Amino acid sequence: MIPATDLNEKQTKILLIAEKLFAEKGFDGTSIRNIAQEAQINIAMVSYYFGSKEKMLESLILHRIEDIKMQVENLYRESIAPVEKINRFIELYINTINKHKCFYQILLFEQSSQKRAIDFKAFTEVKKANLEIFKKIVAEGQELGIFKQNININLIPSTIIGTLVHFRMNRPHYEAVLELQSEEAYENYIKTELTQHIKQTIQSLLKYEN
Amino acid sequence: MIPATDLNEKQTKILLIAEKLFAEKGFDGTSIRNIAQEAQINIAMVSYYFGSKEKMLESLILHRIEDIKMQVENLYRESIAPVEKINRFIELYINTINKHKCFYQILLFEQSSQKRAIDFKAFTEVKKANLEIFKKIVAEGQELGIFKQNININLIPSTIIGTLVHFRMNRPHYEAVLELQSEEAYENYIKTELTQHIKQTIQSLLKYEN
Amino acid sequence: MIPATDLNEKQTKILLIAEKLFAEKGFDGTSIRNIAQEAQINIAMVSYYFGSKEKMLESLILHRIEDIKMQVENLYRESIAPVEKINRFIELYINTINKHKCFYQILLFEQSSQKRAIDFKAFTEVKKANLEIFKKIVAEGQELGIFKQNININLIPSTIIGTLVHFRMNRPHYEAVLELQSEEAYENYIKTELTQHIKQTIQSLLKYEN
Amino acid sequence: MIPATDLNEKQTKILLIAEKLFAEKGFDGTSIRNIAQEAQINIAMVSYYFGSKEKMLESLILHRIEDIKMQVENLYRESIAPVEKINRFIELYINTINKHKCFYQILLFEQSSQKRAIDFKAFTEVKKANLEIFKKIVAEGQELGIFKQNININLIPSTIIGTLVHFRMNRPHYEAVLELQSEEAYENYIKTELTQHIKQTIQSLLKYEN
DNA sequence: TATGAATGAGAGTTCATTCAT
DNA sequence: TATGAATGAACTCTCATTCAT
Repeated sequence: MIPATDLNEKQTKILLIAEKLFAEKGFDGTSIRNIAQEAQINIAMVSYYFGSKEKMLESLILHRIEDIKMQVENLYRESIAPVEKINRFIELYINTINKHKCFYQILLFEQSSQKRAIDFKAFTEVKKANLEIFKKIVAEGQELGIFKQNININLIPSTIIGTLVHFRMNRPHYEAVLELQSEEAYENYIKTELTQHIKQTIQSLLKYEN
Repeated sequence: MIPATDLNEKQTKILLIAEKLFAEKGFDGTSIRNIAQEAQINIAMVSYYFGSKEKMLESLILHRIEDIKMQVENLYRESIAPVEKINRFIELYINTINKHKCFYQILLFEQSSQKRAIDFKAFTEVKKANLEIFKKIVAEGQELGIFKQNININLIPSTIIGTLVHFRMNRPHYEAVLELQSEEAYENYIKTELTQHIKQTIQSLLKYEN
Repeated sequence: MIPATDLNEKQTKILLIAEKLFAEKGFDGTSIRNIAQEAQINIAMVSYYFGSKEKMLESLILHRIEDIKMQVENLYRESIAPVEKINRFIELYINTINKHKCFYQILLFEQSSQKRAIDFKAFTEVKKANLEIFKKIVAEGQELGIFKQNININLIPSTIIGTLVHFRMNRPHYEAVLELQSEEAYENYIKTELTQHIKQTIQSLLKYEN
Repeated sequence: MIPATDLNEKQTKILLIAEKLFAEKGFDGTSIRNIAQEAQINIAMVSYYFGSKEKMLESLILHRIEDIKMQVENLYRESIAPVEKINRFIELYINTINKHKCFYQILLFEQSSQKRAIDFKAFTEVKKANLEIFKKIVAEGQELGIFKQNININLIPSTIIGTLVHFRMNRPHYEAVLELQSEEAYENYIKTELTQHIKQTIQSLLKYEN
């Protein structure tokens, strides 16, 4: 069976469609026939390319993680002030999740599902690495006397991501409350107001007021 | 067909088991056979009692919302300081989600699923009502000059809930990072450290430093 | 799943049809659709009644063995001369195989197939028991000085059964050679000439000539 | 399409592997993929070389019959006593079947299968020819007054082959009963004891006792 | 009121074969 | 001559649901 990291054009197309459908209807709610129809391929292609439906999901996960890891690795190198670095970190999180919102939607469900035994080791490592980088940034700020000491740094990423994800998962609610009448308006709100809110929240938590 | 709001003992038992299984394996990942087996009832009972599998889910949602609404309505009446009220509000959110974690897990998925056309109106109203109450509390604090003005109040609940839910959805990650070796330790961490973190975060955002 | 030994009318009908088709086309060569069509039942019935196609085969084997065991057990009790007993034994073998020729055809293949892991323990025990009975009959004859000593008793059943089975497996050949132009003529030849040949062969091997 | 009788090295290799797998798992139980994998060839090769899976089986049968015919034809020429000739005949049968046990296993099933319309004319002719030769040998012995008259000569080959084949098809049973603990011991038993048993059986049937 | 029997539809997967290269 | 890609058909099995009792 073709390894997930070395995908041809058709395979990538299938994964993209599968990603969308899995995000919309869930893994169990999406049939291979759905995917084949939308991707205009033969039903047998999925098994042919990936071995099985479940292995296709694994391929998708591996495929996406490759992409995501790269982005994360470019993070810590820059030499700017801690306050700004935190903001950059938040932006990176938001941008990455925005870019792969379908994938993160799938992940969200599959991670807590007890149905399939999918290996999330690679993803867990990414999360750990990110947390380490974040901790270093905060520690830097604390040493400079800019950031407070009595804060639970471990939980800050969950506040950043959690806020964004919750906003995304409750789109109809927020569209109504915030009177966002198009997808564009909604996505734009995330990039401006929501991002600003998260930054403000985290900075308030971290910084001494002046 | 028996209406969903008037449930006998057996129906409630079925819903409880279904809730657990749906949370664990998703709606599509759980078969009526699974439920019937675990609940030790006949397979035909689900269709007989609720009409269909999908209607059973709707019954479950209605059933839970009844329960949840009541708790929320008791909130605003108390006459305590805004700062303390915010904390009570956070506690209420966390406790409610903790109490019905399976249900909220289902909701999380079904809300963003485009597979089933389930009516979340009742739930949307609860969310709106909660937001209104929350806004009033903050406004009260702002009038008293305790809370800042330039904050996006609409997004604060998403930070509260998002942080908790994200923590729950990434249990293996946090168990590893925080060295929580039992479910009890994990749940306890939520009730103490995580709650404290959320309170601190929201208070930092709202309050002027003194 | 319903245990194989307690079968209702419909299940028995399905097994009978399956037995015929498996004998004609082999287990792998027969589809559940074939069976369902011929038995005029829904395709899902096989899985519903027996759990799976393979378990249906197991049910069939158990079902038949019950029947066959009973016949064998009635054998040794009679008090007749050894020579006659041997003949009765041969007749019993031939009659049993004739009666269940389809089943023995399936068994023949499945026993030597390395594809499915079917438990033939029950059948192996029947074979062992039969061999023991046969050995006792021959020993009786040897003690009476009627039967020879230098014979390999273990192999005599294989000659009895082997001759019959080989005759059955090469029906077109023997039909041509022996000019048997109907199934009736063929079956009749087995009951007369072939039975006689086997009796004569075994008696020649066992008895001292007088 | 390449005719079956003129096979190149690769084709012969494929047939050999197919023969083994068909014997082990049956024709329908063996997929072209199985064969291709074991023979380390492309899946398309089978169709390319033989036209189809079924035609490959026909090629295999033709291929083997060529080989088997030759051995048989060398039989009758020798000028030895009828008693010895019968023994040589039995040995020839046993050796040929031993040598091509996989093939005979396939034949056994395919001959009585009503699934595929395979032409066994060539094989039927071999069987007829063999029977004729055998009849002549017996007739010779009868003329010399060595062999009995009231015997069904037509059925003797079925006793010879049937005994051997039955012994082979019930290998686990006989391994247990005869305490043969290795394949070598089993094969050796066939060459010595079983061969001796068959010879003794047939000679007892044919010869007047002296 | 409650249930075991039964069913049509659709699930994922594997099949032998074809075809462009 | 040989092959990897691709396909339609068929496979077994499970699904939610219905129905007679």
